[in-house]
Amino acid sequence: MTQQDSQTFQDRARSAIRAAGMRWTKQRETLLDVIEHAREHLDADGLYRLARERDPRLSLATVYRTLGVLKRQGLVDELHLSEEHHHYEASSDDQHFHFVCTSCGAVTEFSASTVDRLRKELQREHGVVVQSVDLDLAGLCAKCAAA
Amino acid sequence: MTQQDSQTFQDRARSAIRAAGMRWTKQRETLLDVIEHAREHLDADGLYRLARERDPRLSLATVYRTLGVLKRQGLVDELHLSEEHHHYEASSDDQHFHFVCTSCGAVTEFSASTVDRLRKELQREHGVVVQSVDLDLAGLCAKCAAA
DNA sequence: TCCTTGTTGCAACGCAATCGCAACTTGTAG
DNA sequence: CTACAAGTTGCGATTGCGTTGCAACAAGGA
Repeated sequence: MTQQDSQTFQDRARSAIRAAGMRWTKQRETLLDVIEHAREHLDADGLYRLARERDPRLSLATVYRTLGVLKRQGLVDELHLSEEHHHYEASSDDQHFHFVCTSCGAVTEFSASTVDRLRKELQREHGVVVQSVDLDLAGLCAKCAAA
Repeated sequence: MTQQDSQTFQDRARSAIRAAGMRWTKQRETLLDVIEHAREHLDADGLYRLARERDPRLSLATVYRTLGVLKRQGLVDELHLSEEHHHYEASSDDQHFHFVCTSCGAVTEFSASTVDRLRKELQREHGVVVQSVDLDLAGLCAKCAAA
């Protein structure tokens, strides 16, 4: 399952990158793999450190440049979980948004039917064309709220 | 009307600041006034430049320090209209969110009944306590979409 | 294998925001 | 009205995320 998704994600990325006349490099492969298998939403530095475990010469500049490419290709989404810096995740088909617990820091994902409703509402009632929605929540997660 | 609101806003700010054991200074008064009467959402530098027209010695550090205080007191809201830096507005009672046109840069405000619904939904169905909602939209405004 | 051209690593840089500290104000107590 | 303790300011230096110029390098088509 993971193996299968992995194949698919790497393929998707490779195709998109090659289709844009860019090259499929060792570094990009490494970074893609780290992003995909990360079990939390990494920031650039976390990604950098994990990638360096496999390729110690890989530079932080390359991390940022690669993230830029992947963002533009729609392969990763940039999250605003903290004020200080960005986090990233492999983009998926189902829209969702993030909830950060102010007490324990846990990140919960919620599906975004509400956001879709909002988008259509604005489009219909105000004539605007919504291109991107950025919804970030913070508060107490269920566990911390109960304690 | 503007005069009356002005009085109220300044009063509110002064009280809040004094209540926290802080001092009501010339600089804070200037900045509050600029924020209140700004007709667009200023960034720190814009605020700095406008404030300097009245008090040329006022420093950028003071702008940031004051914004920090006002944020903590809930007197101004920090907006994420651009990736590069923050914008600020005097906080108001009615919740609303911002829509930035990617073509002309115009900022439109929409009221946020949807957001309130979402908040309650999450609270009820997932047991989380929502403390802050940050909803930012981008796309084509009605004018640009029609063109 | 060669060659063109995109990519990388490195170090320097850009820029929003923050901080340390001495000089200065505020506001209250006397 | 005055003195004084404590909060605030301006300034310059600094932090930290992210970007960029450039020479060396590597991908991949011919």
